[in-house]
Amino acid sequence: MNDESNEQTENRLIAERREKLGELRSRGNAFPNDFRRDAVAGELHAGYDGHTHESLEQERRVVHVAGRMMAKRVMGKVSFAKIQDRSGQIQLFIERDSISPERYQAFKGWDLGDIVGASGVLFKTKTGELSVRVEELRLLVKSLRPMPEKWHGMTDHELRLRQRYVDLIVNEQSRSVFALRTELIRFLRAFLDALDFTEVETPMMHPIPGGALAKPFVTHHNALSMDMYLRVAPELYLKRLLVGGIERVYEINRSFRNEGLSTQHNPEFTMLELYQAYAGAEEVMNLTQNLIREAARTLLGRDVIEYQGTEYDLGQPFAVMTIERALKDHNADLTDDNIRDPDVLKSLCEKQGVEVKADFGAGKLQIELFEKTVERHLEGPVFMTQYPAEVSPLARMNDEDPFVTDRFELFIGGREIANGFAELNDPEDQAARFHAQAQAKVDGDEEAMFFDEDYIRALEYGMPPAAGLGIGIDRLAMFLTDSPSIRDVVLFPHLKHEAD
RNA sequence: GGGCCGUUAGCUCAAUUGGCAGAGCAGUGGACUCUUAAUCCAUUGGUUGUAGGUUCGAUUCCUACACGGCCCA
Repeated sequence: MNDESNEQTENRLIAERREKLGELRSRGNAFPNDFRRDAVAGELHAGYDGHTHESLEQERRVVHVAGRMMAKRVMGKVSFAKIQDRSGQIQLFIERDSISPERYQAFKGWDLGDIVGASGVLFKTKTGELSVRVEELRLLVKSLRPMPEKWHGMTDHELRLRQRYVDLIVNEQSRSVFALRTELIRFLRAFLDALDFTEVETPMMHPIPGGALAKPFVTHHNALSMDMYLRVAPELYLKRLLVGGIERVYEINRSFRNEGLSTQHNPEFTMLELYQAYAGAEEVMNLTQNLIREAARTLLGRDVIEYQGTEYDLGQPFAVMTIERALKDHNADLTDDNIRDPDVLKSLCEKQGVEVKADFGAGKLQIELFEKTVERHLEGPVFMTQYPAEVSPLARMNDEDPFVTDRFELFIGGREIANGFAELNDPEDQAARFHAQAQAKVDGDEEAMFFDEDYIRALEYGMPPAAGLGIGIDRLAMFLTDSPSIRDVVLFPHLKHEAD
């Protein structure tokens, strides 16, 4: 939108504020950056809320505070205002005759949302609220746009996502969700660093996408004259690092999948992936359980988490169940004798309305049926184990039963939170699996993997036996903040274009 | 992809059977020296998501589209 049309469509509230800004400009720099504060609201409350009126009068603590004006109550010759900074809010007490009638008159014209700086002595009002008795008061930034309604705030979900900056100004709940998300990531680092894991960064632009069954975004590198793919997972690079001798490695990674949006899916999402040499699926399941339990204890201080009205006890050992056991529990027609029979599985899938392709084997059919009939019932926390090799092209086959791999997924509240497995480190087996994937891609499966020759070469040097894990950080953050949608835990989620 | 619901002032929401589009907050002007959603008086503010249709008349009924939400696939 250009300036002209902006002016024409601008509503009167903005026009009035713009006029005030014009006046400020005419009297000097309207956007000063020479005010320095020496305290924030939270510190002051923590340090002085317990003090008496008398002890504060004695101490005469002078503070410089700054923030956005969120409340303004003007009386004849005295006013109250509340300013909000990163740590909370503090009240300003403004007497006309303490700051001069001219300043006071100017202050009366300031608006909610303006950013102000103030200095003065800390004291307590008659009602006992810690406040700053203002001696110096400055307007630091004129806000041109009106704040949302002061009591209801901004509740429109779409507006909150599109204008996250306003959501964060007015919704404490929203600020606390993102604060917890940040703490979660800090926790993950501390947890893994303490176990001697090494954090790394691997490419986000891949010449060959790999590491997950997912459709990638494509981009183009001009100088190299080649297409590149935004990573769908960092797995194959992290496992190259196992080959390189980084025996415990992790990456907190943004990955990208060119698929639909939902309450569980954002096209870009954040994941923790880790790999541990000389460990199997059992060890990594234990690590997963400890990590999630400790995350809840550290961030929320409890084992029992309520998510969307249901309680989940993370303090108990997580349940473990095989895919086939769950399939039999939820599909009366399935028995030990027919659970790997493609024809039986196919007819059950079709009965459930699942689209089945001719090249689907028993393993793929099992997983389709699992997603359709079992997944949403998995309240959990529960580890589902023994995923079919057919749908796990990077996982090690089970020693007793090569139909399945030593793979697990963790479900809580019907949602997949984590996925891990003993890693396939046999280069010839891996090459064969890549061939099968490449064939599936030729046959039209857009999510199938490419054949990655360099990865095979790396395996040929010898990758230590290992197990790995991926945890969806967005989904874990949803769970820990009781948020129903991934969009609630992503600062700027992707949305369709705003309607004109 | 299918079904249902929603979109009205900057924000939060009303509007009876199709009959003058309203309130609170915010804003503007005024009063007020301890407020807490301050209070009191006065007052401005609308392309009812977009484009069509039906009608003397549409926020209201119909169609399409856009965006969002929920459910199903």
